[in-house]
This record gives sequence, C-alpha cells and structure tokens, in this order.
Amino acid sequence: MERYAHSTRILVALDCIVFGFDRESLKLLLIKRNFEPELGKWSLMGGFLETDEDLEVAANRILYDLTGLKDIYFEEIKTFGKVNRDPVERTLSVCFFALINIHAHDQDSAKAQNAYWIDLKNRPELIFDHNEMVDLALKELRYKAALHPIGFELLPEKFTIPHLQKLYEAIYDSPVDRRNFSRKILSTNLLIDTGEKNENSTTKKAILYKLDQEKYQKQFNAFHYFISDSMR
Amino acid sequence: MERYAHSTRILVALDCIVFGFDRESLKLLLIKRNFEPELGKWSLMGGFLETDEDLEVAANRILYDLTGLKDIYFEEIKTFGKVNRDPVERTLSVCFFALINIHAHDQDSAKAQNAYWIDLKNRPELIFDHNEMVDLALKELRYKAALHPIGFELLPEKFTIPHLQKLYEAIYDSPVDRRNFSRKILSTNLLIDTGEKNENSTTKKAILYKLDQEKYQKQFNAFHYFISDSMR
DNA sequence: GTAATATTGTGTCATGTTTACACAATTATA
DNA sequence: TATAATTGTGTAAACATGACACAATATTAC
Repeated sequence: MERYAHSTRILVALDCIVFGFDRESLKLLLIKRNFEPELGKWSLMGGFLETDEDLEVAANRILYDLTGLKDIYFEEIKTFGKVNRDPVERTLSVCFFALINIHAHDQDSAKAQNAYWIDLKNRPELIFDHNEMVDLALKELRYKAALHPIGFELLPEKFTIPHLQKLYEAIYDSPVDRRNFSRKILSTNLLIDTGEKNENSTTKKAILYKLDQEKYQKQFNAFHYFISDSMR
Repeated sequence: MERYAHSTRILVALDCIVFGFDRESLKLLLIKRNFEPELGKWSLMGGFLETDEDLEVAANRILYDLTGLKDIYFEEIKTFGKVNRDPVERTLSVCFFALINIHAHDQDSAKAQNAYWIDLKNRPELIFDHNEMVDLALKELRYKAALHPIGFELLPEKFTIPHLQKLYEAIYDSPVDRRNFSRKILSTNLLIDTGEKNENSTTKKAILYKLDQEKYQKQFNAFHYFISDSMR
C-alpha cells in the first residue's frame, strides 16, 4: 500500500458520555473499570477505532455494545488531543455525547461492561481527561436543549408535560415556570395528545403526549427558546 | 515505551476552512496544490499532527503557516473518519473553521502555500471530502453567526454598521432590513462609537465603531437573535 | 450655487412574545 | 366530604419584532 512519508501514526479512541433521566435527576452511564489501565477507577465508555471501520460506525458500535440499542441520538463534541492525555501511549479521543431513554436499554449489555447509572450530582472523579469531557458534554447539552427539542430523546415514548419540565429542571439545575413552559412546549406543535393519562399519578393525572416524529425531524434545526439566557 | 496491545494506529491530519470578507462577498482561502497527491487540484489548507504536538497547537501552527497570524478565532467542527476518505492511506481529519480579517494576514505566507482567496459562490471542486467540510463549515458559520456576535472576527478593527450588515447579507445570501438590523446590533451594547467616520464613502459617511472587547468576551455565549429562523 | 442621487441615522406603530401571576379542575387520602 | 397535591388554562403589563416613513449628509451633474 502506498503511504505518506510522514511518520507519526497514532492510536484513535472514541469516548462517549451517555445521559439518562429517571424522572428525578440527570444521570451518566459510567464504567467501573475491571481492566487496565486504571483498573478499579471510573471512566467513560470508550473503545479504539478499528482498521476498517468508519469513525461513525465505531461510535455506533461502542454505543451498541454498552446499551444494546441502535439508532441512538448522539453528537460529536470535540476531539481531545493533548500529547499526554493518556499515560500509556499517545491516543487521540473523538468524544461524543448520547441521549437515551434510561428504561429502554439492555441491562445485560451494561452489566457486561460493568457500567452503572450515576447521578450527575454525585459523579466520581474520572480517569484521564474524562472529567473535562463530561463538563463539555453537559455544556453542549444545555446549549442544545435550550434551542432544539432534544430533550425528548431522554424520555419514554409517551410522557407528560410535567415530566418534560422535570427533565429541563434537571438539565439546568433550576426551577422552570410551569405555565410558561407548558405554553412554550405546546406552541411548537411537536406533541400529539395520545388521549391517555398518566395512571401512576396519585393526584390529577396528566395528559400523555407523544412526539410528532415527522414534524420533529423537519423542524429540528429551527430555533426554539425553551430556556432563557439567564438560566443557562 | 509501554503501549496498548491494540494494533491500529493511523495518520491524523487537520484541515482548516478559512473564511474572509472583502466588503462584497464571503471568501475562502484555498490551496492550489503544487504537491502530491492530487497535484494541481484545489484543497483546504491542512497538515499532519506531529508526534509531540497537542492537537490545538497543531491547528494554530497550520493557521500561522498559512496566514502569519496568531490568536485566530477558530472552532473545531467535526472529525472526518471514513475509511477511504484519503486514497493514499487511511487518514483521520480533524476539521476546523477560522475567521480572519482578510486585509490583515500575511500575503507572503499565503503565497508560499499557494493559497488564494476564492469567492464562496465560485468555489471549485475540492479534493477528497473537502467539499463536504466546506458545506459543514458554512452551515456552522450561519448557525453561530445567527446567535453570537461572531461576525466581528471577519471585519477590521473599525467598521460601520452598514459594513457589518453587508457581511451578514453575504453569510446568509439574503437581504437584511437595514433599520431593524441596526437596532438589533446597537441594542447588544457591544459597539463603541470611535467618533470617526468612514471617509471612503462617496455619500453620507457612516459612523466607525469598534468592538467593546470586554463585553464581547463576557457576553459571547449569550443568545442574540441577529438572524431569524426563516432566513437561515 | 443648486438640484439630483445615494446612503445613513432615527422614529413609529401594529403585532407577537414573554413574564409574572391567578384560578379552577382532578384525584387519592384523611 | 374536606384536604392536599398536582395539572390545565387564562390574563395583563412589559418587551421585542417586522414593516415601513422621513430627515440628514455627502458627492456629482448642471
């Protein structure tokens, strides 16, 4: 095979921040490492790019191995490339964040990877530059969720507006006015009333909505202003 | 040196989309290649990541070699990693876009790289996946410029509001209402009246403003809505 | 010198959006 | 049947936006 004269070829990893929401707080899927290096410590889920694998195929593979899910929503956020970021040898890391419905993924896949859902507020120290990656991912999530209807990716198929509101409050760690939030969400016309109600409630049962998938795809890049500047 | 058992180490390139604005239209700094591969064709400015070089240091180096400028505004947009994106050998490309004042860079540096300013509307076919990179960079520029006061990076230190407006019209390739635009820009309080006027004008001389650097840094991540949804 | 032309700065007004609230309806539990 | 918690909807003032008018400035043509 013909090659460039340039000599420096390096290892390329992918690391993924997986967010979930359990009706109370925002969670991260983290790995308790049972392998070297840094055995016993916490890290993000990652893996190496294979020889004959497109970068985005690799990202899908890593997410599938962790969750058993395909077609997960994910976004590349940055490629981390400090010389000494990995003490074993120089490694580039292409970093993603993913949003999943916390109740829909495969528990066995996660267990096989020694992965646990950790509340974002109790997150442990992570290896290498993974803390920095999580910080950036959270910043990007907050940015994106303020403008685009990305939050639905973290919810089950059917959800109530108060449920969605709790998610936003968890993402921004601040209270949201119930009435104005509801009006804003409904004005997007992205929600379809399923006719059902949340039977779990012990008080007034809220309407269960589902996403209008077609409008969601079409309007995804339109700006909404779900969360005002002052709250981000 | 200790190493991972994993075998696949690959070449990492950086490619940069450099935008400029000449008071009329948006331009790209492109390379007419006088080297292999693809000698004679057009490409983005790029280079390989060196062994002992942080990724962002490499990006700065490549921009400096091309323009003679330091502290250029740039943003990573995506890492391109299709297996066959480079026919010579597998290469990852970390892709950036940069915004510079078209009149302030070093012409000799650009000439040494065989670089030319090309009107975005007349852009030639580029090698590899560079067309896709430019498309993405333009999309990101439009997105970012609609929300954040990023346009100033393309202007000289002192500029008029009509000048800034022409820039926005070039970025979005559509007309902007003069009066509403002016009101919007002034309401950000990011501009300082220099007391000078644009002496080049053949009619009424417009006020020259400069950026309030302190406010610019502080407020950069605040949302503004310079350009409405329907125009993006 | 004056009129014509191009451009810039500022203002207005109707409409739409946001913010900060109030009130009524629903449901399990005491 | 009252109570408490929660949900759905409404309202009014303040603010922002979009579409437009008009006056001021500066060069060029006559």
